[in-house]
Amino acid sequence: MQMLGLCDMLLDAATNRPLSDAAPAQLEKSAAARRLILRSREPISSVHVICRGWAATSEYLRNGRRQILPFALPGDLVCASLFADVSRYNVEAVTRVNYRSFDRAALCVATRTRPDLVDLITRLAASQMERIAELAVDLGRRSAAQRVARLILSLMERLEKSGMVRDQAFNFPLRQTHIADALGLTTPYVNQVLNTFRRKGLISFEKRSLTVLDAPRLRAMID
Amino acid sequence: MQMLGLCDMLLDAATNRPLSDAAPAQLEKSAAARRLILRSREPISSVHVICRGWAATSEYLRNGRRQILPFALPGDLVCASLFADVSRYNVEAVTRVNYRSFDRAALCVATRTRPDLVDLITRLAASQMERIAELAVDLGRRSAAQRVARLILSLMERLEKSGMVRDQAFNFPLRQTHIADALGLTTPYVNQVLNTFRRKGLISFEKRSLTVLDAPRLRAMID
DNA sequence: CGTAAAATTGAGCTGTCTCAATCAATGTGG
DNA sequence: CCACATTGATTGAGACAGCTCAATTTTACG
Repeated sequence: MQMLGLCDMLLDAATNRPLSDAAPAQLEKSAAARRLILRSREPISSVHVICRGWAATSEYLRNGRRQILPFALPGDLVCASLFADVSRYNVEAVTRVNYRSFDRAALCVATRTRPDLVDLITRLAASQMERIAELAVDLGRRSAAQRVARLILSLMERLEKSGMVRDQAFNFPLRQTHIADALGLTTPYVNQVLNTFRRKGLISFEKRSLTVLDAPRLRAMID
Repeated sequence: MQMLGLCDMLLDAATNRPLSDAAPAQLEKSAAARRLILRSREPISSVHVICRGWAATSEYLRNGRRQILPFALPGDLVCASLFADVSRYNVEAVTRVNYRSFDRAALCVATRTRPDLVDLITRLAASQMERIAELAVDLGRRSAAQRVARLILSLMERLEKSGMVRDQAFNFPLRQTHIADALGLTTPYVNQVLNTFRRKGLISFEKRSLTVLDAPRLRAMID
């Protein structure tokens, strides 16, 4: 009973469906913007799924620099919590974030009776891995402008899948610091790149809402 | 029977144990240096495990640039073959490589009766993911010298685990091109960094064998 | 032993960073 | 609901890490 409930909830959460009646609302936790959802070195006992808002998984280096790994959007697993027993990363809320936590041991058990759950977790893990690998390629071999273009386009694609894009526009809560730290750049330079994009009529940006004005040309910049 | 055999073989392969009698030698495939083990866009039906030699998973961009993801050493799964149905990467042999392929469908089935197999695969997937994430951090936020230092040290650590390091020395088949493409650099610059390391007495290098002369100082360079 | 692959070197250049100062926006407490 | 406090955006001048493009030498190998 309980396992099935948990399993369905994970399915709901990961497919970004609203809470089913079976899943009482109080199970959803919340974190204000900039709060940590998961701390580096913290032991992990459950897997988190983002329901609302954006989160950033990141590592801080001793010299104070930060690298952000792919952002977690609604419907995403928090990858830092997927396999490791102790988190190697911080996961911090970019906006206010609602999320649900699923006990890992219970998930493991549920796995035995629900093959679809295994599929789901496998698929989610696979797309996590793919996104991190793509990030590595970007960081290693693409210019600043290409990285920014790719970030914008990939966020748009991901949001489109859950119907969060209208008329090429979507809510874009990232600060330039987030962009810089996600793409291995500095804020002043990100600023410069974004302004170039605006000047060229590729994107526009107002009130935390980003519009992609010319997706084809933006895509053409990559490679 | 067959499943158990397959499962044991994967366990053997991934723990870098020699072939057990149960696993006939002819199951081990081989690829000469520079040959592709897996081609980008190729459909994947089996998971490959490296038994001998080094392999590089990489993506080629349209502009001819290449990014290498973490190298696969003996005992490693080829990560490109782990979850995706179609490969997004090339996997090419750096040296002559011996490897074994395990049918994914069969593995899935074997999974039901062998919980240790699930553990193994999970653990292997987790360490793949961790390595790619570390690479992303290196590429985004560390200097060329730091990246090279980290590559050397992390390869050494990985090889130590399977007893392939003696007196701080190990076989190092990578060309400077591999290092450059793995670390988002160019060959001339890699050359310069390596020479600096030699001049400083941090490493030495002869006949494809690399010796870490001063691990503490090399480690101290990082962060 | 000849040929292809890899390493080395150097001069000049450029993408991106640093540092610092200023300005705008956003949130908060009274 | 305003004034301050904090956080984020913008700008500019100068610096440098790492790149480009050859040319040359060395090494590996059939």
